[in-house]
Amino acid sequence: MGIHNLAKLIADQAPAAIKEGEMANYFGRKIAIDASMSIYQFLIAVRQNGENLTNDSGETTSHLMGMFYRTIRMIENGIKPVYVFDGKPPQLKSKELEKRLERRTEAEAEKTKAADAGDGEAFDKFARRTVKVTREHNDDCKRLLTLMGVPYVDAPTEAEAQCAALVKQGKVYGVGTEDMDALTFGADVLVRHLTFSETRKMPIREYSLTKALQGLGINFEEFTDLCILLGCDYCDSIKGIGQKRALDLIKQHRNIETILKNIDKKKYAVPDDWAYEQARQLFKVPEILPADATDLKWTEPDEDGLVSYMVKEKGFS
DNA sequence: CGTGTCC
DNA sequence: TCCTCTGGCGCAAGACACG
DNA sequence: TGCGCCCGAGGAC
Repeated sequence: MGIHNLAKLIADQAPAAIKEGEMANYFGRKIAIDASMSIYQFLIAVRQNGENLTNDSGETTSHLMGMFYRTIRMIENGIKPVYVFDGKPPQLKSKELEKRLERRTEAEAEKTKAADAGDGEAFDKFARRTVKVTREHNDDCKRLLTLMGVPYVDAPTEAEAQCAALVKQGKVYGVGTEDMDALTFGADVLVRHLTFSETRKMPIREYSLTKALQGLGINFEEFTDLCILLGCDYCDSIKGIGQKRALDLIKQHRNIETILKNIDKKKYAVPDDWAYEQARQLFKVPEILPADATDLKWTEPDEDGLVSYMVKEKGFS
């Protein structure tokens, strides 16, 4: 996920792009959030004895618990969240997704083994690795959000791309995410640690794309190529080229084509059939909804409906 | 601040 | 020698209330 | 799984 070491590179090379603050600074602000990513985190973190929380019927409730409290906290602080759900992943990501499926299958086997051996600790560890966000999880959360009066958007493909689009379209102030590729998709404002600032001792960090570009001394096209060199989900990167060399090369040659013409390919092996051009296209013109296709409205919660859903259906108290 | 509980 | 990347390891990934 | 941290192996200078 994300762009390898991009946060570190910005912190080192363009520190002025990062602003630290607290939740109160976001009062009245609209923030786009990757719903599927949040749900994934909740499913991994909200556990008891190695298993997700469930209601009496055995349905998982960890994701509802997490999303409910987190959303309430944001609203209490005057933040207007809009959740963005993942659509179909782009073709270019299929290799990465295959890898993830393989790892899950492997973890599934290890989990069974640990259960048979009565090793609770190992069971817990591998159970977390088998987590997959399902259609049902998403639908549950959409229902919850509707009842809470919080809008959501179904992205055509990548949620982060759609979040960035909402920023570019002026519909929200920024993207609330840990995933730095929101910047690569062109979101001017990215907010990290938005929700866990008060519980943990981690300040909210706001990244400005404009200031990052200024600090790094490159333009947005060059930034896209830089991100590909650093390592993204869509293609391999060149072994031996990390944050420093990547930035130096971009500053010197301005794009990947020129870099390829100038580097010693014996020292830096370029991946076979390197799909950097397609990756670049995905970042540059991702599939997103046009501005008039999303209507973001925050309304009063349906309290009776919430009680009925959460308490009666899902077993909350 | 660590620990247990939520479902 | 210095710099930079790599690869190893350990850890925690939510939110809250309570003592 | 990803991240921060530390260390060693190379090239870079």
